[in-house]
Amino acid sequence: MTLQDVAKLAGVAPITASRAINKPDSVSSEVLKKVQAAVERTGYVPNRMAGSLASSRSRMIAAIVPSTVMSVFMQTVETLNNTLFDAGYQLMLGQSSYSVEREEALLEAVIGRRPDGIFLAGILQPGRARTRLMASGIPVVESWDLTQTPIDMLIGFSHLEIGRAVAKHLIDKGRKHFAIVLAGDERADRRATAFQQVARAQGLGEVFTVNVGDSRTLRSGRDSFIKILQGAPQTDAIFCSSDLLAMGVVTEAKARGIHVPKTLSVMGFGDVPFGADMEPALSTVRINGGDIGRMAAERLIDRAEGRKVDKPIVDVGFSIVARGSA
Amino acid sequence: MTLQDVAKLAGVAPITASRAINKPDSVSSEVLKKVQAAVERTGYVPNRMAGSLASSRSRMIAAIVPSTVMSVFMQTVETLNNTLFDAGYQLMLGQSSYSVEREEALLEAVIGRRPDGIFLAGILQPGRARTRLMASGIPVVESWDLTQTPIDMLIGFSHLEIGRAVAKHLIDKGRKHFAIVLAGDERADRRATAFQQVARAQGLGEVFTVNVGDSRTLRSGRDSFIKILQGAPQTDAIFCSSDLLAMGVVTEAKARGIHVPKTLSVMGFGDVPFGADMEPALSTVRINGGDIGRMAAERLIDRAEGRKVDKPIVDVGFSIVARGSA
DNA sequence: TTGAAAGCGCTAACAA
DNA sequence: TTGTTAGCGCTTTCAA
Repeated sequence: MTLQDVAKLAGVAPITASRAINKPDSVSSEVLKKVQAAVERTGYVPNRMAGSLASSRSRMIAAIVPSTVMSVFMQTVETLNNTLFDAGYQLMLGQSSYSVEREEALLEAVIGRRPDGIFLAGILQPGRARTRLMASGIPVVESWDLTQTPIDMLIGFSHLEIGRAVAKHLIDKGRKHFAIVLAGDERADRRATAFQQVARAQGLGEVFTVNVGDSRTLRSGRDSFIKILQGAPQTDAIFCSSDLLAMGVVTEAKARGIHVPKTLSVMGFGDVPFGADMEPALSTVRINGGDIGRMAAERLIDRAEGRKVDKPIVDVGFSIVARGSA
Repeated sequence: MTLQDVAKLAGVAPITASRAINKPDSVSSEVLKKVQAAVERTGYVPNRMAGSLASSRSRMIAAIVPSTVMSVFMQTVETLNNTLFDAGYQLMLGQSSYSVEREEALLEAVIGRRPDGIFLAGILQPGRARTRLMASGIPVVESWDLTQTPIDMLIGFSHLEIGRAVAKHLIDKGRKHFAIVLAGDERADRRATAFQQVARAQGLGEVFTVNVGDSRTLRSGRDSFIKILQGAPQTDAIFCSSDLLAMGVVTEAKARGIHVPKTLSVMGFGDVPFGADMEPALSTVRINGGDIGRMAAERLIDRAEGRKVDKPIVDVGFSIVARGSA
């Protein structure tokens, strides 16, 4: 079933059938009716690949994220996807598994598909993929971070400021002995460093740090707390690089009869949907992932449709969510 | 930059350049070298859309899931995506938000893209979309359920048997007064019904049921437990339609000083990655989502490449994971 | 408002 | 092993 068949059946030229389907306003109501009838009768589904090739607009947007399971980025991806779909776009999803090589391979494959836009969870470091991407001319949104040198558009926030804000929050609560639990992730490192600087500036001791590497699990959170107990038993506040790690710390503390937050404050990052209803409720840093997804989609669509984007760079900020655990 | 340009630069015909790029073995090493040099020099990235149109193979697979945030299906999607990528395929992801209309719209849009295969989280009910999909001839994998009338291929398991197995497990533990907490989902209903039948067959009383509708949150689990306390205070075992709801029940029980599992057994469904490390560890029904994703990818690829699929229908089963909470 | 002609960039089918 | 020709199914451009 092709447009040809439908056109023949409706007794019009293919291009007229195309117009009836895509821009119904540009066609007489008589023709419109005939074409619609023909479409109905044949069960015709337009071949978007052919359309894309002819118009060089694919109506596809690609998104690349490190992980899709229990990942802080999924709220962003979901909102991105929904906003795109409502505007007639489809989402291609790739996952880099926190690997630079895989990200480059993914990007190479994605560029070949000629998407109308690319969403990146994070910022792309200089390298072959970045060069290629810039050369491709495809609109890009980088996200979840800030940089002076974005490829194109950027919807993010400052990890540095988060580190500072969390440190201040804990100091305000009267805490003095800090520890950090983080996964292998450059952004988490920056939050941790900013946190340490504030602590140091306040004349507090060194921050005891546990790095769990790629093991971003609740179990790692529990194990990390045991290490903290051994290496820095006086610790009274812990900043974790994810809510899951924070849940692990809280779980282990409770299992050992250490009261959260009386004896120990715990802060996470990301605000998982159920953090508010845990016992104790999880204090954390909230990022509005949905906002990021929606703003990215809007900008990518605007670009795809030839419109100028007013605010290509946005700092969406964050909020410290003070709940039971800190 | 098109294949033409590369071919001209290498001093060969376009089709020869195409072969050098796609089937390097079918070309002399001399030509191969020249073409590779030209590709390198121009930074040429093949236009897969044009290739797809010409070959009627898109090397795209579409997946449709109800939700992508905190969803039990994401392990399947992640494995599906990785397996596909390693074979040179890309994933298009659509989310139906548990809405039949949206699912139909999604499917219509997806068919227009001419993917080489479609993965469905669940089974597609009869209707326009199902008819269209069958008419399209696109290979389909339905999943996470069993049916006598699959559209095409099927990788699933029996919700009925799960309901029975959970009931037996709780009865074996000496429990007598059951309640169920479920979200609005036809599959959860079937598990619940099977559960009730076993309870009834054992001469136990009616199963007190709380339906949380679309509110699949930890909070709903907590609230549901309060309702159970009011409506059926003698309850000593609760089967929840998701781990998140089960976590809510456990949280509320603990907050009220009710001991899990001594006084109350709680079972979830799905086996979230951190269930094993919670306190108490969550008893649940484990589905190997990764297996489903991998098997689906393999079958879809086989079909796309014209190979016959040996086992188009697979029951991957499930396991009862007896941990601390039951 | 409608249509004719051309072509998007690639690959299938055939021929040399 | 390499090349010629034709065409995938649609939309752009221009003309009527």
